[in-house]
Amino acid sequence: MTAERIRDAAILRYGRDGFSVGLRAVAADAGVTAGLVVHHFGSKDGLRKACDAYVLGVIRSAKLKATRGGPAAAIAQLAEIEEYAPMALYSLRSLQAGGELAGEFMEQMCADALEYLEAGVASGLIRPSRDPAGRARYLAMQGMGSLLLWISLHPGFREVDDFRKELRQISDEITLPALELFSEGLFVDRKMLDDYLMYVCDPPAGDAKP
Amino acid sequence: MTAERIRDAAILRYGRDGFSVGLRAVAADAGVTAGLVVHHFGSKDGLRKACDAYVLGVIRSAKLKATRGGPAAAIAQLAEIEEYAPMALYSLRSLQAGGELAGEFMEQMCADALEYLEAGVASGLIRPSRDPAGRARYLAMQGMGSLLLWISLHPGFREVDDFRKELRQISDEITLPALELFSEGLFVDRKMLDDYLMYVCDPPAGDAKP
DNA sequence: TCAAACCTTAAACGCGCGTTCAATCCGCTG
DNA sequence: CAGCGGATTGAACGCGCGTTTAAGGTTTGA
Repeated sequence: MTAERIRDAAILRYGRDGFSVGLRAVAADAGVTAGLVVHHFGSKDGLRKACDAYVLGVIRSAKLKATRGGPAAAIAQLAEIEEYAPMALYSLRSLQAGGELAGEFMEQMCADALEYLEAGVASGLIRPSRDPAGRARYLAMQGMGSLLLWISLHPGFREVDDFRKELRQISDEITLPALELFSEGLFVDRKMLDDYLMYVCDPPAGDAKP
Repeated sequence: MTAERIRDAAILRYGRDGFSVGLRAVAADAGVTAGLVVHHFGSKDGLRKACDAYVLGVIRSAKLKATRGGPAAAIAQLAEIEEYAPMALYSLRSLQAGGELAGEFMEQMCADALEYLEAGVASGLIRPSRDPAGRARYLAMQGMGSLLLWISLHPGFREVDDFRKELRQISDEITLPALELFSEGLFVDRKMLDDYLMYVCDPPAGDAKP
């Protein structure tokens, strides 16, 4: 009961201010003292791990689907749901700081992206790739990365509502360039791609396998 | 003389360990005491600002060109030069932490990307965009963002050499997906783009300008 | 009813941080 | 040589951190 209140307060506060906030601030948000937090979670790191585990579980069970617009849209979608918004923010902070959750979270993102892309390929909407997993990973990393960079450059939101506003602004700004790139590509011809494919099949020197 | 040695040591250490390292660690790297650092730079924040200004100046004068592969390649290119590698790392840490340099750095990146893209358009290699600045910004944010995310997920490099290895690995992994996307796009048809263009020209409700 | 098991608090501890300060060293100039 | 000013040191200060500890409440079950 109280432990869950502390955990929720920690998720909210860590999401807003990052993991460098003190235990006492989290404790005050939950209406308790710092000692009690340690009593329930062992240490600050224990609290962090508990938050990680809880958020990961919720996100896993929420089965966030990567819709069109890339993986960034998945976070946006999650943030639209009032209840989940703090966890979306927390996840971003977690990616920013690295650590246990970050890796699993990105793995999940890549897997979801792959799944969605393959569904698109199967239905004839999306072009097949020579390296589907690599492409999914590439798109997931780029999408989440740009989101991460954005919140680094705009650290000014103090409420979860501001976070939603930021996400909508991002969406507005990137939709046209993304649709252009996804629909028409960037290069006029295929020369660079063909040159590269030729290169990797028949490298000019060295380690060709027998 | 000594001040420059402190500044260089700070750039190196901040780049490796992030901005949370103590003044005493930086001072020890430079072979001086913490008091002297404050004497020369006023405060820890003064040291940070001095590093920011110096790195920004160097990067500005180095006129890093965004070659094919996107803005991430610019960092990689910078890191290949032994002398500049610590500053490339420092810039990434700066983006991670936000702040003064981060904003100007990304502005520079976007401007360079725009310049390079327009040159490509002029020479007939790159497709024109309906929103050239938006596209440049989009590509710069995605490229730098994914780099940022990568170093968050792989915080294990302790030497500048490791950083170069990481960059080469990134390059190897993303080259094929990036070339595919840039050459062939992602969608099979243009329906989504056309729908969106139709939508923004003739929105179904509300704020149409006279 | 009594005591064991808990939840919870307030105070204290030790540590490392950024910063301050007096003292010392060193090189220059008159 | 005397003296001055910047460079440099080492010790100290105050602060906030995570953590520990002893004590006080509150529930609970035999």
